[in-house]
Order: sequence, then C-alpha cells, then structure tokens
Amino acid sequence: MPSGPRVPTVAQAPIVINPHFSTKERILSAAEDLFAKSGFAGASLRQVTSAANVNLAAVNYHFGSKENLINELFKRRLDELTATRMGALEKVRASRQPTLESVLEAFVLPALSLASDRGGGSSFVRLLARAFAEHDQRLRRFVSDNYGHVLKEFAKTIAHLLPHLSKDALYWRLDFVSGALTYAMSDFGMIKKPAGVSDEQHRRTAAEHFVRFAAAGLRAP
Amino acid sequence: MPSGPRVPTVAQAPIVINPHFSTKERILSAAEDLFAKSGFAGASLRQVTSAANVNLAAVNYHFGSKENLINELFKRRLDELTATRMGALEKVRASRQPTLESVLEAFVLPALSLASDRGGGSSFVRLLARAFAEHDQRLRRFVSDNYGHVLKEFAKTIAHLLPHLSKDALYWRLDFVSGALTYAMSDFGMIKKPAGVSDEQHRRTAAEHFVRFAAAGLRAP
DNA sequence: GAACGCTTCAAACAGGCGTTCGAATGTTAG
DNA sequence: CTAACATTCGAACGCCTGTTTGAAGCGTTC
Repeated sequence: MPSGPRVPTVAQAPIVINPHFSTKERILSAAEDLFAKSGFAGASLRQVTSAANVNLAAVNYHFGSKENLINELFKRRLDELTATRMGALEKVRASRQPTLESVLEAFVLPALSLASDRGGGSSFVRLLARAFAEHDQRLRRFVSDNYGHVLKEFAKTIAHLLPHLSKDALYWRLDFVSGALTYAMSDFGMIKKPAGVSDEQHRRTAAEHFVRFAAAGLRAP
Repeated sequence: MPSGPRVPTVAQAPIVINPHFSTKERILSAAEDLFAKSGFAGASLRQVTSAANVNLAAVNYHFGSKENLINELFKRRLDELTATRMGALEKVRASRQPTLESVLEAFVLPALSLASDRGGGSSFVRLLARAFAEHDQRLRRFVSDNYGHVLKEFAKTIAHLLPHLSKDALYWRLDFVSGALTYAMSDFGMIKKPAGVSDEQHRRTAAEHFVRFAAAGLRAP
C-alpha cells in the first residue's frame, strides 16, 4: 500500500464556502472547519485552500504563514467572544443583585451562542477545546496572553460571591468548571440536539443545565 | 527560511527512555510522551524512534503501522485503568452504604494515580484529553467500543443514587463531570502541584476537591 | 495608454512523512 | 556447528508538506 495521509481520517461531508466572501474570509472559514476536524497539524494548507477555492499561495500572501493563520483565526472569534462576555459581566455587576447563577450565565451564554452559530462558530468551539487539549505552548500562550484577563475578571466576581471559599478550593473548582464547559461545548450542536428542537431552545437548555451544575459545584460545602 | 516542522513547536526537554526495556516498550513510552506533547499528527515516527533509541523500521515491524501503534498505546493503559476502576466500583457496590462520593472516588482515584505515575502515565492522561478533543472518529470509536461499558456501569450506579434526577439532567451532568475530570487531569502533575507536596498528598487533595465538586454538581436542585 | 499597486496563479523548492525491502546481525533449537 | 527464526539496520520508495518565486491579471491614477 502506498503511504496514506499522515493520520487516518474518515470521509467527511465537503465544506461549502460562500463564494461571495473575500479570499481572506474564505480561507479563515475553511481553515476553521478543517482544523477543527483534523487538528492543526492534521489539516494541510492544500486542503484548506482547496476547500476555500483559493490558490495555495494565497495563505502565505494574506497571512504570512500557517502559524499566523491559526493566530488570526483565534483572534477573529475570541475578540468577539471576549467583548460579549465582558459586556454581559458588566451588566451583571451593575445589577442590584448579582448572583452566582447570573455570572455563570454571562460566561456561558456567549460561548453557546457562538457554538450554535451557523456561520462556522460551531467549528471554532471545537477548535477551542482542541487548543486546550493540545499542550502546544505557543498557542496556549497566545490565548492566555490576549484573553486571560477575561477569566480573571470572572474569577474575581465569583470569588466575591463565595466569600467563605478558600483561594485553593476556588482555584480547583474554577478549573473544573472550565473543563466541564469546554468539554460539553466541544460536542455541542453535533450529537446532543434532539430532532425538532430549535437551536435557541437547545442553547437555553444547555445553559440551564450547565449553570445549575456549576453553581452547585462551586457552592459545595 | 526553509520549511519548518508541520506545526510550530517549542524546545522541550529530551525524553529519556530506559535502555533496559524492550524495543516494543521503549517505542510505546516514547510515543506516549511525544504524542501527548505534539499530537498524533504532529509527532512523527522518526521523532518517536529517535527518542526511543530504536531503528525507524522497528515501529512497522512491531506494530504494523502508526495507527496501530496508537491503538496499542491506548490499549495498554486503558486495560489497566478499566480493571482498577471496575474493581473499585465493585467494592463500593458491595459495601453496606454506597454513597455518591464513594462512587465518584472509585472513578477518579485510579485515573489520578495513573496521572501521577512517573512511569509515563502522566503523559497518557494528557493523551486521553487530546483524544477526546480530537474528533477523530476512528479513535473515538475505538475507545467507546472497548471501554464504553465502564462508563455505563458507573452511570447506572450513580442513577440509582440519584433517583429524583431526570434521565436528561443526569445525562448532561455526567457529561460535565467527565469534562471537568478530563481537563483537570490533563494539567495534573504538570503545573498544579506546589513544591514540597508529595505525589500521594497531591493526588488525595485533587481527588477530594473533585469529588466534592462533582457530588454537589450532580445533586444540584 | 503607460505606470502603478494589489492580488492571483502555476510551478517549483527543499525537506519531512509513513512505509517497504533486502541484507546484516542476534538468538534459539537440533 | 549449523540451520531456522526473530530482530535490527541502512537505504530507499513515492507522496505530501509549508514556503517561495516570478509572471500574469486586474483596477486605479496619472
């Protein structure tokens, strides 16, 4: 047998990229999909450019390198996610009665709405899960350098709402919470949604379950 | 600049493989480490065999292919993990008063002891997190086909202990629990352990925090 | 219409990939 | 000692990788 692809993959539905978008956007969309499916090392620029209906050299022309393409890809989505989350957190903080539940909701709802977005956001959520699983230090650094402050703000707010919890315990539990969210979201929109349920409905259900679980876990005696 | 590696990596401490072990075992150990660090597509057989101090062709001689090497790698650890978990679960079931906490402990302690094992188990735990993040269907199928029954047994036991919880809610919450565990463990032993704390102590602390969090989350109103 | 900047394109580059092969070496059994 | 087998080894196979290059296409501005 001749040498196959680097890592075994199964046949997948072809990606359809809107031809009205610019070359840059088409590349970003196709890359998001393919990296989510096969990993950063597993998907090649030839696969990406072919799916985007774009010349191979366009990636290096518009993004400089594969690594930079990956960074831009994260930047595009995380900037939006961060803004939405911070806005929601500010709203909760300004309200008369901030509850643990409302803070958790401010954190999870923007992510879930991204996950059920048909514009490709669902791929990105899986990509995010992958980025956490990968211990690629460059990517982790990029994410924590540029978006770590969001997590810190949420942690601060939660710490105020749980004054009896030790710093140590809070640290552990927040880690569990992010793990639960990341993991659940990475499957979100793929297998979990029952037939006959709208995206909006499904998102609300998921958020409710998550907030309930996470709040109880954080409040554990 | 000449073409670099497929995906950017940073310099890592070289892997030391015990020369007294057999070729097969040296390959498995090196592969576990490298796949955990760089992913299945990101680490090449040349890197693996070089780290294992073994000829390149040895992989195909002993394992047939890269894909089969990956499977054997999972088999080696999961067989052990499954046996320990099932034994612990049986013990809990046979006890007079099975509690939610004791069931969770039976699930998490074997995994944590694997994670803090110096024999390479800590790499494997990260590998497991990666396997879940990757949506590589072949690997997922392999894992769920061969080890899905363990999760089912735990789920059944937990369901009995939470009779008032709806099937739906239980399903969601168990997903959150596995996510929390997977992601917490993938960092376990890497960054979390403070200086001057023994592995055994650290493992107990982690297990306590996790069981408390997960039990409260599962019991949420 | 010529000159300019931006984008696209086909082709090639050097190098890494998984896999295969035949010879060399070790190891065991008769 | 020798035959049979198991393992190791170096070298090569064809393929795929990220990146570069120089020419071609294009719309805008003088």
